[in-house]
Amino acid sequence: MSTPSKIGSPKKISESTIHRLSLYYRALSLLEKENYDTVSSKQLAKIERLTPAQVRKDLSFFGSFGTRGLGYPVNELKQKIATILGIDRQWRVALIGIGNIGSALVSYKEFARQGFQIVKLFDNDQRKIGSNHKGIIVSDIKNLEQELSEASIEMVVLTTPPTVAQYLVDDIVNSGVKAILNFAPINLKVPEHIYLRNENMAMELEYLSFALTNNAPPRRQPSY
Amino acid sequence: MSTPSKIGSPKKISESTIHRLSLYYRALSLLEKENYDTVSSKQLAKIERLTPAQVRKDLSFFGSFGTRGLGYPVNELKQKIATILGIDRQWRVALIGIGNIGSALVSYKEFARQGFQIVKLFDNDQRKIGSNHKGIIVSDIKNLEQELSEASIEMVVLTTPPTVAQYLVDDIVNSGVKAILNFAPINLKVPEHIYLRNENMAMELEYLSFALTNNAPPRRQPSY
DNA sequence: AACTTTATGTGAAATGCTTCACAAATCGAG
DNA sequence: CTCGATTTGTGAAGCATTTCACATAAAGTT
Ligand SMILES: NC(=O)c1ccc[n+]([C@@H]2O[C@H](COP(=O)([O-])OP(=O)(O)OC[C@H]3O[C@@H](n4cnc5c(N)ncnc54)[C@H](O)[C@@H]3O)[C@@H](O)[C@H]2O)c1
Ligand SMILES: NC(=O)c1ccc[n+]([C@@H]2O[C@H](COP(=O)([O-])OP(=O)(O)OC[C@H]3O[C@@H](n4cnc5c(N)ncnc54)[C@H](O)[C@@H]3O)[C@@H](O)[C@H]2O)c1
Repeated sequence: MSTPSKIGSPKKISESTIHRLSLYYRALSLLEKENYDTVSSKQLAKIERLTPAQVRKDLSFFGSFGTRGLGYPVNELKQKIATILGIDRQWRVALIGIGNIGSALVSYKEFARQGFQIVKLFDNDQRKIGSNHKGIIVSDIKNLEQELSEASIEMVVLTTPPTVAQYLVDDIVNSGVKAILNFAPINLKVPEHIYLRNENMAMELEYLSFALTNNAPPRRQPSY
Repeated sequence: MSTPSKIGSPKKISESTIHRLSLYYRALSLLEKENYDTVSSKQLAKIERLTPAQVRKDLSFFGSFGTRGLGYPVNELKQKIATILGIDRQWRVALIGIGNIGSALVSYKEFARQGFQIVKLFDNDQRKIGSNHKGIIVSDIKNLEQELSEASIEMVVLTTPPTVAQYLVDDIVNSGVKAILNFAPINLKVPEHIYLRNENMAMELEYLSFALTNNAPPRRQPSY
């Protein structure tokens, strides 16, 4: 029992646990749409192909949200997880590099719905600067630092070619941005206090290639 | 010493190790371009922000590729890793759902360069069927199973809306495809012998949101 | 109110992964 | 050819994460 102090207290929570919270959130959104009131760790585990013990343990790091004999209240748990993940608010996001991937991300409405609001676009291509994507005008990369700062951008999504990505990091960091999601296949060097995540699609294809090539053992769910 | 039997023997290799092989491959490609002949585990580790011990341990699962006192031969190690990952050959890939993300992936030349050859496109939108993307004509989803099978497709990239993704799995599986990379935010149910990986961009944004919200502890490199 | 059923929350055990630390091997200098 | 410097390859130790298993609690039933 004994409720851990506060939601989001700075305990040592593993990356996998956070990723699974995203999965629980997604599953709960689904259950909510289907008008479920409560859900057991067993059901929740089944939807995302995990184990009930895993679900309970993950949630227990943040508090005690269920009712013994009954399960978890769908709507309430969803809200609690939103609070833990910090997606119960809007984040101001800028996108840098409005090419193939960048354009796809701007058009994706689900991000805004989950609290990630793309409010600034940047490129260095004269043909793109000034153009309108979903109501946002593409800014010149020359003014990156100042415009990020003026727009109070908190997160940046980087979808430029890898060759220029590192070069842009200084301006991004100086502007006060604290988190970067990087799509360029390169290991960016950023100061200690900046959160960086990489999205590497080639890596997943290569994993499949490895599995097929080596008859990788009885498939388990990806480890999150 | 004692060289482990064969490259790609069915040992118990962790997911993280495979992901790191992708990173080593990328680093070695870079070093090769810069005309390095050999590289130490220390240098390699530095490029991808890992530890030398980790690099050596990972490689040791597959054989013994280095020279004590010297390091690893760049070109040779790169080739060995390509063989381990199965990217020393061409994979025949089909892409299903030629929307925002799908179009971006078709245009991406690096995939082909790494052995992933997109040779078939599918959609159910009459305006898209028959249209030409980078030299490939979009096929009607109605003929999915047959065309996948006739084209000897080995992997499928799924970029349709989540609502239809599960519905397409049967045809994909029946066609003989053995691996699926899924971009739809849904947990697909596939038979035991099919390899499935999910690409979930929202998850990474949510991780950043969590980190910012909770002042997550001294950032470590994502765990692979 | 007692009894049965169900399902949470959590220490402890089991498993898995990373780091340590050092013997073994190679290189280059003298 | 020997010695000192370097760096691999790898058991074993150290951590981290997952799973187990059960006491605990709530709800429904008789
Ligand atoms: N397209 C894909 O499917 C795919 C897949 C995996 C990884 N990636 C990676 O994602 C990134 C983007 O890929 P893409 O296909 O969208 O490329 P792209 O060339 O279509 O887009 C890159 C954009 O960045 C802009 N740009 C270039 N230099 C810039 C600078 N200094 N400042 C601001 N903007 C600049 C370009 O004008 C262009 O609009 C690349 O790093 C690529 O390796 C792409
Ligand atoms: N766009 C993004 O940035 C983004 C980000 C994260 C996740 N996703 C996910 O990726 C997937 C694709 O996103 P998108 O933005 O490209 O969507 P989109 O609507 O632009 O593209 C979907 C494509 O699938 C096609 N399609 C629909 N039903 C089909 C069917 N039965 N058979 C074949 N094709 C069919 C549509 O005609 C369309 O071309 C979605 O599941 C989305 O949730 C997208």
